[in-house]
Amino acid sequence: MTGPVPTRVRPYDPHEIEPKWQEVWEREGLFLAVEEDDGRPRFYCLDMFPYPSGDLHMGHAEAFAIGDAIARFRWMQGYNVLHPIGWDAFGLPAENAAIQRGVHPKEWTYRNIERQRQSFRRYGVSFDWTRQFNTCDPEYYRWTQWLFLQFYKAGLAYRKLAPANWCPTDQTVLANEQVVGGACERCGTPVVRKDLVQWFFRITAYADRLVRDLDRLGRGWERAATMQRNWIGRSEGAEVRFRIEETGDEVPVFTTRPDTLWGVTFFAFAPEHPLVPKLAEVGGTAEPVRELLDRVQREAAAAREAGPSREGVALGVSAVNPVNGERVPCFVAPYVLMEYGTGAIMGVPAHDQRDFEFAREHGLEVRVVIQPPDRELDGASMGEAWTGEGRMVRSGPFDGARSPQSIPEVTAWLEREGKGAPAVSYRLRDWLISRQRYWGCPIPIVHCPSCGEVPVPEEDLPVLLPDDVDFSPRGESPLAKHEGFVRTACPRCGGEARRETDTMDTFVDSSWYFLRYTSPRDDRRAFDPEAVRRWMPVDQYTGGIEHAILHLLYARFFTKVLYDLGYVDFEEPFTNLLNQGMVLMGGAAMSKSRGNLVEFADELAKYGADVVRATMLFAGPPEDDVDWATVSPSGVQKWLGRVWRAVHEAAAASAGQEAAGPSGDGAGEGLRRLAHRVTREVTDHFERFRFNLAISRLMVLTGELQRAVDGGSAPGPALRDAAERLVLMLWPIAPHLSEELWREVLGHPESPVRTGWPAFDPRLAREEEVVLVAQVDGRVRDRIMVRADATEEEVRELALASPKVARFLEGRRVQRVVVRAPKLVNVVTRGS
RNA sequence: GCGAGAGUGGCGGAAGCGGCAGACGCGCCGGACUUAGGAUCCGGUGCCCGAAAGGGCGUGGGGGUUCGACUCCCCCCUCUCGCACCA
Repeated sequence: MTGPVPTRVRPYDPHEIEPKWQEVWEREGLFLAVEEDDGRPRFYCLDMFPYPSGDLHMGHAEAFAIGDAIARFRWMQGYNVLHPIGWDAFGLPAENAAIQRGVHPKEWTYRNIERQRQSFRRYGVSFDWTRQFNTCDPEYYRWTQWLFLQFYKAGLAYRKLAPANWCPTDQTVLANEQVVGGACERCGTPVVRKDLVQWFFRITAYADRLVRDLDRLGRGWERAATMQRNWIGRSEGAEVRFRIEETGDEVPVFTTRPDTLWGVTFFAFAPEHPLVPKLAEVGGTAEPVRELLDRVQREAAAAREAGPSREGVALGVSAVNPVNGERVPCFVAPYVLMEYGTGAIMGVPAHDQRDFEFAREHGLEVRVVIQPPDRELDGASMGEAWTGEGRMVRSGPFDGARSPQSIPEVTAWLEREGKGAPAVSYRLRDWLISRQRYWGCPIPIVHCPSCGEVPVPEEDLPVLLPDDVDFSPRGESPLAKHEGFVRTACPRCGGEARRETDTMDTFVDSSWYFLRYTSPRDDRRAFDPEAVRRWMPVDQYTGGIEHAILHLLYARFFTKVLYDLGYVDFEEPFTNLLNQGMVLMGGAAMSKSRGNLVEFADELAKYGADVVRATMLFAGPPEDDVDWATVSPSGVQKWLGRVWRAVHEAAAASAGQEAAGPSGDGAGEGLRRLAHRVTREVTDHFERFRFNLAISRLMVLTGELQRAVDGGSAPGPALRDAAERLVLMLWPIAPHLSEELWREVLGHPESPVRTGWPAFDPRLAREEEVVLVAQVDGRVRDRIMVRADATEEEVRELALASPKVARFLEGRRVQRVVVRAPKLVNVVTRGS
């Protein structure tokens, strides 16, 4: 082809152009969301706000490349976009880092925020900086406290003594959601159980709605919705009351299989069940039961994680089965969990594997009451429990009924007979929000010796977090030792009282921040209902899947509570969700200890913002993980360099001409058609977040533009049209380069966003010619160019006329010809 | 164990619908230009047979539906993620 082109064009240097445009954007106020209705539709584009634990890392580089591409695309499409940023700034890591370095958590946090802020600017993200806030600012957490009080008033915040997950390293309790595989989510230390008085949010009251409304969510929620559904763990069944023969106590159990009630041969309590001490006393088994309890308490979490244990101690009392009056022995068994159901179970060895194992261990009867369709089971010889379907036997009025289809009838019967009732059980526990740590939002409650628990009056908020606190962890809140903080007057009686010293889980802070962005400077309320109505719900939420059952569940819960309290008029905060994958290095998550850490700042210094962004977007679908070791930015870097040259040369070759002018035919017409087709494709890829495909099409357009310039065969208008489209569509991907080429090279005075996303002419975008594939018996034998509007008959004739096809038809009889005009003809010779 | 998702060249990944498998890029091979190239440009690149023309095979494995299967159905294997004694 052509030889080397003398490089008249100055080289592409991101470091020269990027800071320039960042300043221009700021000066022009290009990314400010407009409050007034200016006729444009609104679009709330939200990225999960960062935690300031250092500088931004490669994970942020990916997440915000995606979020910014979406925001900029919507902007160009003419939306009034709200794209805010802030910091999730309270939390344990700040405190731990501060302890290690001897810096105050506040100082450490604000320093990191400033660093991240600078990095975001250097990355050129299109944030509306005027809306920034940090959750550790008193102007923010004042309203977190206010929300707590609303929850409190509504009976949704309460304090109780409960066994809690305690992390011995971090010296604080954790929510269930923060315990991963029995260990602290943050530091990996196995948690232990500790009975403590703690603050909870009554999320279980919303369990049903939180499950139900998962079906109403928009795009991208599928994975997170499934995880939430599992986490909430809704099971339908029945509650059945057993009576303790010796004491007359009524003990309810929850079961999903009331149809197996006739197969009950024992009864078991969780070790922590409140009735256990009394029953052991009555049964004369106090000693062995206490021994078991002590051991369970000691071994706690570790033993439970060790695997299924079928140990247990007989209580020496009997429970009466309400369906048949039979008396069965009672046990205390650690495999029965206090935190699920009622803390007591009916034991049906024949039809529950755990009960089966327990019965074997303790020599209890295995009584079959559901017979499988194909054989006859005998309890004495079974190897495992039968949990499949079958026919009910030895089941009184239900003999012969089909199980599990009979469950609704059995439940109805139980209710009629007054022996039980339909019931729903959830795996979800109430959200434990107390933390015995310093760097968090103080809980606005005062404990008064005479009035008890008293909420701080709203006008006294915020309860300020004092700076001069010894925050080394000692197992109780550091605030407890700050007398100036603790001692206060009771808001009700004025007497001497003490402040609550626990702080709130940071997930409380992040459960409403998206509302605050709509009116971040409002100092009279948490958020302006008008502004919320204008912007909410969030149209597009981007963030990591690791928050599927933490932040995303809590934020949904908060929104529903605020809906019930009349503060918002929608029940779901985030319409569409995009969970981007992780950034790996050599197949593993980056970490300093693993020695595979790639610093964002280094990559930025090496390649510039546009190359890093485009590399992230080109690596694959946003949901997939990106392995930085395998996605070398060099390909993208070369491409942007080619864009630079091609646009420069196209601009020079079309100087003074309009894109709309005549394209001529031949190369000019072909280029113009390609430009329109690529516009159509890229638009579609953007709508579906397929940035990798969008970029691949833009690469093709770049190549063809350069070829047309080199060939000198396309007239100026066609060159200009292709160059302008390319540069406009580049804006969400490599915004700095796009600005430079648009304004400085193509000579437009204003940013590409003012021109907007390019439209395409469907007539030009349509393919004129397509490849007709001619098959014989499903195998490709020839490819023929045909007009895109060729008829079935024409296509058929063309295919049959092909010598290559004819060769394979020799000696065979054509049975049928399948025609899918204009792309495919399949000549079938085999019998069908 | 339960739930969800995924297996395509040496690598990242394409192929809404059943219709040209491997777009685009990396890497690699060859060439051009060069004092030089880890810059740039051009060409090639799934595997096998063949000098070529051409042919055969190919989307984790096995079956099936269909004129036609990466795509739909059944069974199996592997991997990733979430939950994990949930009654």
